[in-house]
Amino acid sequence: MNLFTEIRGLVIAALEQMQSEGVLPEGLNFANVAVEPPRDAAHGDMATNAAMVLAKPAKMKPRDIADTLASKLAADPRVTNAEVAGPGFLNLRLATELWQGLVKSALETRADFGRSKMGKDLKVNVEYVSANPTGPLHVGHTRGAVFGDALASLLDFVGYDVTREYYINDGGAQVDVLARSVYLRYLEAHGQEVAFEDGTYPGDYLIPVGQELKDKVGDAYVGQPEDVWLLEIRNFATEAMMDLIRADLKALGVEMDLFYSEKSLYGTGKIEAALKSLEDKGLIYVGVLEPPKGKKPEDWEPREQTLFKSTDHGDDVDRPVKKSDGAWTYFAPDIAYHYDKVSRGYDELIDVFGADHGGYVKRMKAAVSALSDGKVPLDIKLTQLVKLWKNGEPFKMSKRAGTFITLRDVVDQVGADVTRFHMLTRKNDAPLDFDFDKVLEQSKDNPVFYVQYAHARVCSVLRKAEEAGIVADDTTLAAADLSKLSHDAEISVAKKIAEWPRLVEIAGRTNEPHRVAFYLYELASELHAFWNKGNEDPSLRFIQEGDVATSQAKIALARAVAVVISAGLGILGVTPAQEMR
RNA sequence: GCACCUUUAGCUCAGCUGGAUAGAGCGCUGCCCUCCGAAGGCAGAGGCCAGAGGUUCGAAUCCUCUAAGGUGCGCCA
Repeated sequence: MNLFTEIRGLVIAALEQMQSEGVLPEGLNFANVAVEPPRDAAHGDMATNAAMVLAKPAKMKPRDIADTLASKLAADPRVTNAEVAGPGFLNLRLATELWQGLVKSALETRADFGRSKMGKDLKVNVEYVSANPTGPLHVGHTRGAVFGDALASLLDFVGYDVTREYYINDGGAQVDVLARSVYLRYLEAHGQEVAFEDGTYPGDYLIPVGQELKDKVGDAYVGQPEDVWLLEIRNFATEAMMDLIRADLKALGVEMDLFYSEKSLYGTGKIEAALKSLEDKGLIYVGVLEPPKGKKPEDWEPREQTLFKSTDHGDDVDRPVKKSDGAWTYFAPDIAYHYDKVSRGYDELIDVFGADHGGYVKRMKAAVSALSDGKVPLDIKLTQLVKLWKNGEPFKMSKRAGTFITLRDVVDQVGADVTRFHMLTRKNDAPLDFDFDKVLEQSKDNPVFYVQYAHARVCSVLRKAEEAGIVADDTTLAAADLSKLSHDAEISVAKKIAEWPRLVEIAGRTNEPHRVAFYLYELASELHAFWNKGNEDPSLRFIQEGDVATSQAKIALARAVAVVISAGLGILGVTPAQEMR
């Protein structure tokens, strides 16, 4: 139940009536007519820009349109007041019953309150994390994982058919390096002294993998040349790393629908097919690229390469798909992978990358544009760096110093809920500070705590209601006499709840889950403020001794807040707290 | 050199497909709470939305240019 779309429907109906009466000309486009909350509550409950938007195409003065519109809207029982203000805004005040009805609606639909059909069941693929299977996930991946996961949930909530997908880069040279590194650990498990030279991964996390390999194959590979074991160890090691990564993700509460292997693109004709598709469109040619200006690479030599004419689809330069030795570049399987996603019938693609891959955005968009003939939009969201803080000081990560912070470290130290919420307290493309001490702080300064505390307070009210013998299950509350909710402070809370269905649609439309986190903070703030009023004015407390009906009405309001907080946290992948400890 | 991101209060940041007097937290100032539903509450000060042009009824928001910071830039994925 979105009150804003409901009232907008009312406005549009009034405008159409004005057309049929000849007040407004036919053929107007109402798409830009908006009904929004006013910035200043003193202006009313909702405002519409209809008169200003239509003034020009209708060749009328804004105020003339607004005056007529106002009188029509005021005739509706839902509108108690409609007045023209400023340059032509029409401010509306709505009947108290609407806000009361909204509380009822929230209690009836609960987890589905605010759920939208905006996405029209369109198929959208969200690809995120996609870290190389060469080691455990680190903090940088954590942000991408949380962001992508919350985005996927958000899109699901607003009516999309969502697939969560992870692309495994298991086809390139880095997994050969992984295999060699595991081989060294394998030899080590056999008691040999080994040296990790440049180009191998010295991390401890490969020790058990080497041991497992020994348990599996015994000494079969000891002393054997690389061509004997490389392929098999590569598979073994990649599987082990993916098990590790899957476990890391699970600890964070992230579960993918599909892990898509890069390797599966090789030798199956999929890369060739994708490139053929581009070639058929005349977008593949052999040529020589200009050197990048200003960078002056010492070893620059003009080379003839097979190129994708990505400049036809908005890129700055054409991109090589084959190296000069004829092998595929990393870009080629990526094209094939996205070609596959397009062929799987997605209406929309979303890639979540770290900001260091920003230079990759245009070529990827160009590829998808070309492969889908511009029919499938690809949105690429970049997540900026996470700056770690500890004891009030910036914390530098260093592999050598052993201060490398993994996703698992973070989750173990502060928990998945805190990690997830905090990672969403910034816009995805802004850098984020993560302070190990502050995120655990139990104070108003900490949004994680603040929101959880609001939910816990409502739970506390419900517990106390039970103690007082007041029936307070959702069905009873929804049937309570909500006309008792008439105090300004109460209506103010209900109005904030009313923004929820609208907010999730905006967040979904912009692919910005952080908006949910910010909204929850505001909603929590409303609840806390109301709670504080109860300290000075006992009539505003949720439980009114000796008055069950009034108590139930007030508890219904509190419970409605909890319903929304719970739904919002659900989108963020955070468990709502029943009590604070 | 080029591309992308960022620039909003002293600090950290929100700001809705362009809307009214630009918001929050911290910090600061003042008042209140020690009869507990206070891991506090209320109020106030604080802004050339980096700068300059443009688009229009209207710009923090869209376009162009400039400045500062960040990320990246052909046989690494």
